[in-house]
Amino acid sequence: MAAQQSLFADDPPDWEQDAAGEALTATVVMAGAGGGAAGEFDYLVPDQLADPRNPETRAEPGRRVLVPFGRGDRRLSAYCVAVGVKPRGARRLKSLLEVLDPAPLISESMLRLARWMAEYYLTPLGQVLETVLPAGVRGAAGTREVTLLSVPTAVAARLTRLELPEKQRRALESLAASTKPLSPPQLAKLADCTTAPINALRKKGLVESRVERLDTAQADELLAPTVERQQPKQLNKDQAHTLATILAALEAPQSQTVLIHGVTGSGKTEVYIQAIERVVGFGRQAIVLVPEISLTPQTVGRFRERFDHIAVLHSHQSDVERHRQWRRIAAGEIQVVVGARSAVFAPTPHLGLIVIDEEHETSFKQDTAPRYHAREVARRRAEAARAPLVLSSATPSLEAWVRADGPDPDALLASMPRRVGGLPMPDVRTIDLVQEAHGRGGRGAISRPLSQAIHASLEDRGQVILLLNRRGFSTHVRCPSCGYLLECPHCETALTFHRDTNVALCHWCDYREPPPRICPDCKSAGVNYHGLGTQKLEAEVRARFPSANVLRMDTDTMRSPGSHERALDAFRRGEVQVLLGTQMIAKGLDFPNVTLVGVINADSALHWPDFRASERTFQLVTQVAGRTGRGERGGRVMVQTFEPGHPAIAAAVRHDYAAFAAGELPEREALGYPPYGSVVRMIARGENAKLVEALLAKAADTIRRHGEEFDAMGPAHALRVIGPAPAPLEKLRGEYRFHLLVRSRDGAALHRVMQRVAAELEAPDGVRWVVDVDPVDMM
DNA sequence: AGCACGCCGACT
DNA sequence: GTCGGCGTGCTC
Repeated sequence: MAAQQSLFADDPPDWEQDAAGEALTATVVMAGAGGGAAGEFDYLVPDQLADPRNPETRAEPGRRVLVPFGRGDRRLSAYCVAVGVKPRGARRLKSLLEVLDPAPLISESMLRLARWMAEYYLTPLGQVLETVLPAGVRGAAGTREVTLLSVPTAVAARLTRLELPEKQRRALESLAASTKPLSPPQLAKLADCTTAPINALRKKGLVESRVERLDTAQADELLAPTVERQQPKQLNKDQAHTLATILAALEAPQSQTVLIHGVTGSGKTEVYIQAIERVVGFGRQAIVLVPEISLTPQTVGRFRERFDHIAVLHSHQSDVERHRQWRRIAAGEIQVVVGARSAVFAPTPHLGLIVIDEEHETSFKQDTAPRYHAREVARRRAEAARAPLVLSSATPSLEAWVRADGPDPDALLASMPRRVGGLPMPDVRTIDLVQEAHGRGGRGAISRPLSQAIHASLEDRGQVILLLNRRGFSTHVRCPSCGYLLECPHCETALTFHRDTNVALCHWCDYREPPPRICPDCKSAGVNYHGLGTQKLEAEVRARFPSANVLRMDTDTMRSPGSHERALDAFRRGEVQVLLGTQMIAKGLDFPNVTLVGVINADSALHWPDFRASERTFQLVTQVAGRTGRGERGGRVMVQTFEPGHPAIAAAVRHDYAAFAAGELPEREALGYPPYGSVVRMIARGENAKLVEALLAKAADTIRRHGEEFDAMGPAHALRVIGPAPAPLEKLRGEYRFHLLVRSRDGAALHRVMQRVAAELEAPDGVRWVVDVDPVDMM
């Protein structure tokens, strides 16, 4: 009663009499970023939204509600995050207007997970919830609101005695005669009239209406392809041991993390599929996270062969499709969810296991707010569900590695150092590009030894994979007389020349212009094309190996849906002899006839301004090397590099992860970088470089000020601010970008400081800033 | 984000 | 004396 009063703002406030009383209160957060209103707000729950007889309109946590907000009482959609009886404070609360969802969309445990994310990633809870809940679910995609009309019994009884205009009478009689409720258009058609007379009837109260949400399609059955069921494979000793480790973790009372470190081709997937079979066997669900790029029909097919009810979630799905999958998962109809990063939020009612395949992949970190890492979110979810988390990689992130193999491990390590079927690891050798340049090696991207190896492989009817991690034809366009470099006007990065479309293209903002015939600066005729991209490599391969079928895979050629599968199918069938491309060919492919892998330039990422540059290089070379030697014909790898002695490259050549880790970890330790410390990055951008830099300078001061108390506690807790400095991508889409890095061995201290700084920092107009907790991208 | 409040200059 | 400029700050 009391609650209803405040629906009408002009009524005399009832709290004066009831000030000491209590009221049913809903705590909400505004949907999305909340337009700056990031905090939690309390509203009274009116009686009609607390009625247990009306479960569809009951306010409860996990449902969205409509609330009046601000001075103008704007109607905003918000997430209810708590309901409870609270003492009336001095402030007079407004009341909820409506409950929008007929049932909670977010469970209590998912809400706790979202709260943790909001806290840890310094993002408003409302924005986190928009990420947890797919857009298709929020908009109830694939369903439609329909108005259903019926005739009240009392009206039907005196139907013949009513005096009505002709059209209205016909419509009313048709509706009364119908066995089921009809929508206005249906009735209009039946009674051969427009909706006007029907509306008149509704107004008079002779026809009653209710609104329902119905599915627009029920195509589930049509979409599930039939596949032949496969039996579990016989495991070898390493695999059996790894499976036993996971099964032991399943029986543990608390969540356990298991790191499967298995070389490429060691049969990791079969192991965790068998673990999932156990989990499914006792009525629980499993979530398998894979990098988006490996969500190919091949990967998905392996799961379809083994499980009856799987759901696949990826970014190319329509809202309707995603919504349908989401509901099937929530209903418990699904055994295994396979998906990219955001599948970590799949609403499985009884989660029994989470697997993260290719755990080291950077795509598990979201690059927009909330900038969460699926590995960390999965860890929290697994802990809450008391379910194991299985991380799988041939090249584990050092973060995961230290947890499993460090001095104080909290994860189990399962090693699979051998390939299945007794296959040997491929022979890897480096080609020193410094020496090649001095010797008589031919010009171009492919050195003489690599060229000979390609010839040999092709002659032997083997297939070849060539990796070059730069798309386009030439990486820069320069005037030979004055040195002028063609740059993007918005990003100040070199434009890449794309020969197939004849444009100079910015890879960061997609700006494009025709390549100049004369130098824009000194007007001399002709410009030179420098640097190597996949298109130029393709041209070179075609020229040197005219008899081979060559296929290029990069984001330019793989744009259309299904092109990825078609390309890989053609390669699998042997129609293509040389597959070349960017890192998308480095990962997960398993083709037994590949007898040679060539890495065109292994050091391309080695000197990036990123403390993980070595790790990235090691991962890329190791992963692409793993694409060969997967059949009985064996395989070899040739790695072109200017730094054959670099520890990351030398370790990759020897397939020696432990050696790489042993070399890299002390450097991280010395500097307090992850996994021995935490890093937070702040990025600011705006059209005015001075203002952008000044904001970060102010941020740096604030960080230092708040950090003093931890600095005083000694080096194990001190904060170190690096920067501000221009970001590696100094100008992007017309905006100047600066960044600063803060690190500390004490992650909690760093987090506390950043929380305060984020709350305090005020940006001038035209400057935007973000905080990236645990960044994986330093550009 | 939006909207009201407030504290200064040009007008009835 | 008041109408309205948009700078500032709050929103349960």
